[in-house]
Amino acid sequence: MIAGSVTWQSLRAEALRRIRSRIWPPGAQIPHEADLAEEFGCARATVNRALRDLAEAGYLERRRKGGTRVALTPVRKATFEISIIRQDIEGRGQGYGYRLLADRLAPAPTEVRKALRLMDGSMSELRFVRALHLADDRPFCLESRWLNPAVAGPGLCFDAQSANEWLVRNIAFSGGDLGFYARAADRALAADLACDEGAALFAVDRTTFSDTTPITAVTLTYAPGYRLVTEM
Amino acid sequence: MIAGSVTWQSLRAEALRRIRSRIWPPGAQIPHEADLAEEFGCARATVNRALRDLAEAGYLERRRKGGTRVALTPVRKATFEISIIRQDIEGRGQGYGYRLLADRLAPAPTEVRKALRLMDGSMSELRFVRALHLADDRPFCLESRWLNPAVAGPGLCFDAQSANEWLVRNIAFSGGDLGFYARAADRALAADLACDEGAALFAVDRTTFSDTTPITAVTLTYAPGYRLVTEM
DNA sequence: CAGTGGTCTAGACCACGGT
DNA sequence: CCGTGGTCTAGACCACTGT
Repeated sequence: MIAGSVTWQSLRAEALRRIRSRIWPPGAQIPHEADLAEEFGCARATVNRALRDLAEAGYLERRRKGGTRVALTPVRKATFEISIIRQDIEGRGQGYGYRLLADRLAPAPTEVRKALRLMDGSMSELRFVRALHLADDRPFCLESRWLNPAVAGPGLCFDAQSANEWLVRNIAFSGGDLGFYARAADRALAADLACDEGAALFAVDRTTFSDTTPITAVTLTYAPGYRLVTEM
Repeated sequence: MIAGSVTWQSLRAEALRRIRSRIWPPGAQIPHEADLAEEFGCARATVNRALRDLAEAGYLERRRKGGTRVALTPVRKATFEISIIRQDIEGRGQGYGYRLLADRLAPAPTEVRKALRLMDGSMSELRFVRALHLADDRPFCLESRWLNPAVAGPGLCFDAQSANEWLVRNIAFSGGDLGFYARAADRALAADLACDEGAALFAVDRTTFSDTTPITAVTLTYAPGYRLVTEM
């Protein structure tokens, strides 16, 4: 039971306690919203708010008519933010630098075309941009990007502002895919990132769309020592 | 304006349209909830639901008394799920295998003690577990774990069931830290994961707590080729 | 068909935090 | 102080879905 006024947070906490202490064991149905509202002496909307929140967090599974059940395997979700690389560096208290290495139209590899869902013959060439982000004048991250030229036309110049930053600020994107992996530095990467050939590098592939319009496919490869951190 | 009945989703969509089309430009204040409720002919609670959702997604910043503003840099958030390794492998349609490599009490390195907030003298030794997860009989992921012995005592055996699985199923954890990075395979890792020495490996450090009780610190190192994927 | 969660309303009070 | 978002209520109707 809960003392004093019932807030949705306190109700959430109490429900979570019952889940953790197995008063409501995994897989079991829990009481209906109406019953809980009566038990706690609050409105059903308050119960709904608390249980909806727990469902979003992965603790509960809710279905109309089917009721609410405790998730069998409590799937923990971690979230992290996709920020502008400049902000990432400045947030570490380091000085930001930027250098454009390449910018040209070129036919994109099949993998990239597939990721951007351009497998029909349209848009034979994409804009390719390669740039280096520096932290305190040392290589931090290499940005290797394929852009839809209809989104970022030739009039747009990435000499001073990175494509990363321009896109985040100016293009509304609705979704995309992310992939994290490790890769070994080849000769070109080693030269750009000022590390040994063969060094283990952390990399991210990102594909973004605006509605169904392909925007960009980018690979960010970080200098050795980089860690992507977050909390649960 | 919105035709027909006003749902919080339709209101959210309309607000998002105004943000993307710069009717509400970045940094600008948008109308108060009460005004929007009047404009759309709905209750303030409905407006609140829509705007709260956009704020959680990073499009808006809301403050009591300060009103609601369009975020200057729309921060996109990506989420991914922390699942049981066995389920991860089986989800790929591969056969799961497991082999326990080591299980003993030992003094933990300072880094581990720091991550688990055990910097006072308590708990001089922790339980160390090292195990290999296999996919179709090939090394998939090496689990290297320090456990609070008060949580997983000596009576508990990880011969058949991995610590990873036991913990997820039996210990309620409330939070923790995550770190992703790339590392080069040293001799021991290369032997366990059947890869070349020096290969670039994807790794995750995870620290978990239950309330303020330290539970475990684990490093998962994946065999070459692994990608952690998610959507935005 | 009927039960359960999903949502909307109209109104109220409160907490926070600029002025 | 006082405006703004945060939340709660009591009631209503609706949408989905299992039986």
